Amino acid sequence: MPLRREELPLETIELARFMVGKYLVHDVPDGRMSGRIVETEAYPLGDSTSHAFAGRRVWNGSMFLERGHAYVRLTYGTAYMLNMSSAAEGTGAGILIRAIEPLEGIALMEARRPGVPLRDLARGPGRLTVALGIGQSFDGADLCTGRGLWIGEAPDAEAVPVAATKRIRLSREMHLPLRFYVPGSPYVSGPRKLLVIPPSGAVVRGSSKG
DNA sequence: GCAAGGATATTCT
DNA sequence: GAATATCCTTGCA
Repeated sequence: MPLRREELPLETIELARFMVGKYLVHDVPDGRMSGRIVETEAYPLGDSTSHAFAGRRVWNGSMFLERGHAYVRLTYGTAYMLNMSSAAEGTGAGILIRAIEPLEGIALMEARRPGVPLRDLARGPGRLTVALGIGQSFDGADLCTGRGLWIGEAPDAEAVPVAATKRIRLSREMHLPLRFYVPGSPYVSGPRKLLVIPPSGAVVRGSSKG
């Protein structure tokens, strides 16, 4: 069953938590690929690390669509990332879908990522988009239609435990627990256990001059 | 399993 | 020129 837009929480952080445990489905001519969302991150309004922070631009316009639309962008030159807009039309906010547990169409995903073990097929935002065949053309797509790429209700979604930690790979706003995931799931990228956020961020990547 | 570093394209927070 | 919501390989345990 596709999730209706009215079912999506209006608040970005709530929505990021809500989406953990739900299904992500991609129907293609060759069949159906689906998986359970096991890891998300919230990028609420006013977050200085959000792609929407600098205001509405051509490249981030999809983040300003009504909640439930896809925002796809290439980062680091190699990795597409799938986000979903999370607020009202005109408001720039979204959630990043970081990992899924593959359920249906695993052979189709393996065909796109040959030789990769099941556990790593969609463990990470860039890997997820490769496995599901999601590219720039999906930017702006409505995820509430039940056709093509869409999000679906999961019968046991409420039974899935959800934990929160700081987000991954950010150098600012690290203190905010805006990453949500299923604790213990092997399909989660990064830390899978309940973590205590350190008082001061010790992760500093030095820039070496050459 | 974890840490460290290079690759690679786009943008300018 | 510097930064970026990453991935892969290598080395070690």
